[in-house]
Amino acid sequence: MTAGIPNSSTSTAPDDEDAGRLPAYVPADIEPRWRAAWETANVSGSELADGEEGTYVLEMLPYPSGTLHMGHVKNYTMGDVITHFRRRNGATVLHPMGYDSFGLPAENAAIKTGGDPLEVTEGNIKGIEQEFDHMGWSIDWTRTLATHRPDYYRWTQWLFLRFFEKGLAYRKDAPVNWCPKDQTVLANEQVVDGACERCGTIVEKRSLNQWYFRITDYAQQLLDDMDLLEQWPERVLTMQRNWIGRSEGAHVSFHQRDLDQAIEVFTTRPDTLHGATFFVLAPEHPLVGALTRGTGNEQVVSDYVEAAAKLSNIDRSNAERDKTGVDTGRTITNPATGEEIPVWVADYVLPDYGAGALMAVPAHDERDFAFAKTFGLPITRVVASAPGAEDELPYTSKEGVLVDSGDATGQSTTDGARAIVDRFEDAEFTVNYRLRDWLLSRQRYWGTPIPIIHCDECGVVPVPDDALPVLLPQVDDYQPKGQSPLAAAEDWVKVRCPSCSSWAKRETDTMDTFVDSSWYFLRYADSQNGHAPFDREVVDRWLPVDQYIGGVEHAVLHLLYARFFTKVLYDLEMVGFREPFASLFTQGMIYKDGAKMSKSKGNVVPPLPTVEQYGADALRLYVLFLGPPDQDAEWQDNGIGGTRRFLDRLWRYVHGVARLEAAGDSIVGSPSLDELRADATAHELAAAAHEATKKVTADIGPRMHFNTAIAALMEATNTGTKLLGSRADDAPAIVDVSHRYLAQTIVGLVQPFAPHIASELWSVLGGDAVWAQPWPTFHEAYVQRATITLAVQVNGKLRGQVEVAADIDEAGALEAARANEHVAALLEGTQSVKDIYVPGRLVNLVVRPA
RNA sequence: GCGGGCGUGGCGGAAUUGGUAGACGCGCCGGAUUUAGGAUCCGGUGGGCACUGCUCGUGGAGGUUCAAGUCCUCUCGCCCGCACCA
Repeated sequence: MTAGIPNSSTSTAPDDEDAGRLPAYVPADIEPRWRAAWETANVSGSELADGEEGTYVLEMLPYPSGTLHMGHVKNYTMGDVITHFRRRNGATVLHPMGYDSFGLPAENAAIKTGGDPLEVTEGNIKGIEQEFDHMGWSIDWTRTLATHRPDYYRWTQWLFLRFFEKGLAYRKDAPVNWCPKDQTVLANEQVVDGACERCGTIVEKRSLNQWYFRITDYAQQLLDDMDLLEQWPERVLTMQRNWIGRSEGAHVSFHQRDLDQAIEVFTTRPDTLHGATFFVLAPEHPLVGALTRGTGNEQVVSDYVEAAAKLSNIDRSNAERDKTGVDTGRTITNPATGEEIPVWVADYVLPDYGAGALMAVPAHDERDFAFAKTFGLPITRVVASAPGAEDELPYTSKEGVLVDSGDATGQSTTDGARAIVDRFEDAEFTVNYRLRDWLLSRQRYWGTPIPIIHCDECGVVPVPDDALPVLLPQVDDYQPKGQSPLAAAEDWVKVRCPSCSSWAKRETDTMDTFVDSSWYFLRYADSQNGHAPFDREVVDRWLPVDQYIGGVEHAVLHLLYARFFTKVLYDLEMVGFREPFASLFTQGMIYKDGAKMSKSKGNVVPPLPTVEQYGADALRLYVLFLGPPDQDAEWQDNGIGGTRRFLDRLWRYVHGVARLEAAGDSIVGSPSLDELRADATAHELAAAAHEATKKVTADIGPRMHFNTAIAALMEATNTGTKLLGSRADDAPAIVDVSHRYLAQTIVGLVQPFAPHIASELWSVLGGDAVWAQPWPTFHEAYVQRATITLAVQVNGKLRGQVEVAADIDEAGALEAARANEHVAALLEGTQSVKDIYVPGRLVNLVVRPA
């Protein structure tokens, strides 16, 4: 025995020691013992040899609110299986874990209990560490991080300053999403169905001066580099593509006489310019006031603008709603026709898409059509499916020819668009994106302080690198009140300007927590670095992440932000790769009683009590056995009993095998094929071992179908148990050797899923350190039997089975099939049409009545 | 409306390439053990029937093929994402 590996006999209760009785499987006895052994053996260490490229397996880090739930258990167990599997196939694997520990839940919990967010967070982390400990996941804890600790957020601030220097972090006045409950602004990505992603409150619009990341600069790269993401689920790529919302079209400037000013619109249909019969501004458009002045419509328009501002996002974006709007009393010149067309203000025009204004072509756009009908505005057809066709309006198809469109008349819509854009100086083709810049500032306490100083003389001044971290100050009141609680820390706010040394004020907003989690995967690779967030050389050896696993709910949040950060860091030459996650797996959720597990529904199954009752190994197996890992699954209380019974059966089988004297008392090599061919039972056992190896290897590796891998292990255990039960007292030695071989193969294969029991049973079989054993290899020769069973079909229907020699030829197989009594009877009085022979599988005799 | 995905026993799900549909587990039924219950172990378990066998059967309707859960056409239902995006 090597140091640190406990003796398995300690699990044997005294009254089990008499001969003939097996020690009982008591997970609580063996599991802590083996976890201690792994720690001593440094199983989870991840040190690279000189010149070695590492393998990086990563799961999305938890938010430390309360305890872990079954979704985490599934997520981290999947990552753990892959970690062990790759490790045993020779890779050095980085498998780290940390805490995404800034954010609203801890802060709100602290406000509720009158506590301190820091204490609440650190307390939660302590509790979760307990849970991590009990699950036996192989995690390199020497690399752990928590985003709320200064040794981490110092570098979040440092990275912010690099973005600031590049003009990628900036401040602007803009309409923003405001959550009235959490009293803070939100990013577009954090508004779901018009409501705050965190608390579900309907968000309001406010015009505020806020900090943004210029993610829109990277819109096209974020789309283009999806080519590198072959190992990502199509669903996630589609969601990101929709979110970025690229559309090709043209900018066209319309001239307004009274203001003598051009107003720009974006259109995807420049070919329909001649059909623009009116013009619409968003209520928030900056020219609304100036344009209306002196028309007599001032009051009506300003009332409308005010009403629009009060509408919730949900009401505003409801397409079913009747169109509303008001006439400004002004006109604008259609550059194609030279006609003066009326300018309206309407809330179906969104302020933050395109130019916040549009040319309305009611004949060929449903929304413009509805608006024209409501307000009696003219409708002019400029596209027809064929020359002269009187299509029903609105005719919105892009297929067709232009009519009544000046020189472009008769051209296809595509050619016409080009001709029209070419003709007018004030029109040019352009690409527009739906993606907006990422609003990163928050008016809340529990977040990374933005390292900026506001000076009356110098303006916005970055905190110098050597003054980082800007520590989060202590405050007495965390209550959100529309401005950051940090503003109350007057001593902290008041600071000398780094540039001119006069008194200045610190920025009091904090960063969105998604900033923290946009680079954590880089820090793990170089977590102890004290002079930089990470070293490029080190990071390039581990990243991109080989396998990332997490929930699909982050498709347009974390996963988009992390891609953006990586691209910026690539451009800053801080990393040598453009995509952070080479392969992404999105796991399904675990439901119970048809609903998501939640405290309010009372259907939560907490991990720790389940471990106490069934053992960590049974729970690990069960969450993966539930179904394909990318699908949602229903937790069934009885189900985990099934995986526990499997472990009990495996335990009995391995202990039974360990007592077979003829099998020896240590790990054996593969029995020779010659020996196996002499004994059918021995051959069955060795074949079962190899079949399981083939299935489990393929299921963990390329397919990630852990449920069927576990099923294969159950099957192999059932085969072994059955053959051990029917073993004759005078069985030849090769049978016992084969039992030992099957037992050690199953234990070796089950190790990534159930590492505790595997460690124990491996030592019962006389081996050391199952976690360090090479992964079993599959050999086809072992599963090939002397005889095989062929299915016999007559006219495609199964009519019998025949046992034939494995190396039989087609003629022999057909003969054997016809010789089958039942088949022969069916063939009587028929004439052969065709014989089909699929080697190793079946014979199909196609006949017709004679 | 646009995009992505899914429909197989009482339930969760299997079936890498078209080749014996229902692996594995839950549940259920029977047996052993037990004073009993529970637990455990062993066996059975898609439906129907004139039950050594036949027949129906992968949401539905067609088609291709010797052979279809798998390929093609149409269709029904469910889930998820985006959506007044010009």
